[in-house]
Amino acid sequence: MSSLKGFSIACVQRLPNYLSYLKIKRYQGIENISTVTMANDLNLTQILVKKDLQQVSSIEGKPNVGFCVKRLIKDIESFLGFDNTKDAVLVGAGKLGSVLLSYKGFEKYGLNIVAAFDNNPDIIGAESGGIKVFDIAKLPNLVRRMSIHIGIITVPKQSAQSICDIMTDAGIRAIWNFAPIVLNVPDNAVVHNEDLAASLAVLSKKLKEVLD
Amino acid sequence: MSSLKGFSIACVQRLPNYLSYLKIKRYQGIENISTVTMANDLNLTQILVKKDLQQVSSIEGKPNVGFCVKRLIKDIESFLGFDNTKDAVLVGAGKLGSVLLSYKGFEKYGLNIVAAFDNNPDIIGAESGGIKVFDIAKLPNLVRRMSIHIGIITVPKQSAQSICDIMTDAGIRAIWNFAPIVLNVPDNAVVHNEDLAASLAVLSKKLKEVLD
DNA sequence: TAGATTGTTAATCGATTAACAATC
DNA sequence: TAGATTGTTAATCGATTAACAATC
Repeated sequence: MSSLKGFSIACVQRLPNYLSYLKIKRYQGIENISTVTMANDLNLTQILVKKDLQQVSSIEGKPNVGFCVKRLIKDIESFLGFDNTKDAVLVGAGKLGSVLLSYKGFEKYGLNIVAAFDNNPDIIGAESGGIKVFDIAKLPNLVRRMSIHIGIITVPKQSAQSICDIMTDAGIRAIWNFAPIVLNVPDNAVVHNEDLAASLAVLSKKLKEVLD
Repeated sequence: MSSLKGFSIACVQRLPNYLSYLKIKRYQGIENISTVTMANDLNLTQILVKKDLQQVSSIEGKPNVGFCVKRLIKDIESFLGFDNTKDAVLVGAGKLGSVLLSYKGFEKYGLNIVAAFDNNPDIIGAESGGIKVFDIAKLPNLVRRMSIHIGIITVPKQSAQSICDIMTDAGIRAIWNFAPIVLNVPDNAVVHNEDLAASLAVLSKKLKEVLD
């Protein structure tokens, strides 16, 4: 839970919400928007939105007018790095892996999955979501040759750490982990967990609260 | 981001990690465990683990010994409500929905998906992961009859809010939302978002940082 | 007894909220 | 000009870390 060079993780997590909201507004032809309006529509407090936008906006908002929608979109995209495409590989082309492979929305976030890997001979050689599945043994070579920095892990938890090791050895620096296990990586790499169990815990606790 | 009746959300999110870790230890025949060992294995600080366990443990840890593994497991499960099974329905039996329907791990977290719904005639009547898919029109009746409190939304974002309304009208109090949109619910209901875009934003930002 | 590990209280750090002056 | 909305500074709140006495 460390901070991100002066930027709060909480803020970074809200930015994609702002982004998709602002894109709708842009589509509707709205040129300027106030933090008050945004906060109302997104169920957030106005002060929080104001603070967040202040952090990422390259120009100041105008009193009595708000922020320029188009400009905000560009600023958020560049702040998050969504404007420059990053190649990624995925390991584990099973059910969950296939969903991610066929999800076309990642390019919006600058993520481009170039290849998938598996160790199951039945899957190797096939295509999933238009992306070819290779033998896991071929990962290091491809990752090095294309200098890929991002790896997505959708394998069972038993093999997650060994896949993680293969990835970091091959030069991958950021891992998006869907396996329910704590991964150890070298200091020059980062892990981000997609943790359904943690989510369910929060949901379960919230439900308990609201049922009282 | 409000707190959960005195318990921090951050702590609640860590608890499932502790839980799966402790289950492995139990399987290995380990009876007691110290917060120091746990912290090392889980890449957390010892003080944080100590504080977390203090909040949920029904009995005190023993100096020089640590906590009783079996007892901790029970305490965490009951704290999170994982020990009493809760029925749920899922709407949107497409790709992502099917993954969730065939995932057998939810029962560990006390979640039991009893039925799925969709509006696509091609899917209605079929089974996915052993769970039958019904016409969405049948949701209110079934939810009321079985007093189901949890709804999972895996539909495209365009229809997410209307599905959400149908759910809350039928008496659902907690929604696990996989659609990338902010849902509005009545005061007596809660939403928890599974937000891939937010995750990707954090990953992207972390990667930027580590590449510098 | 000595060492490890706990529980408790205080300090720090980060994120959110509040207050208010500045300005279009 | 008056009102809306911004930017800035201070206050609060929550989560994490530090320090230390208690105890098995």
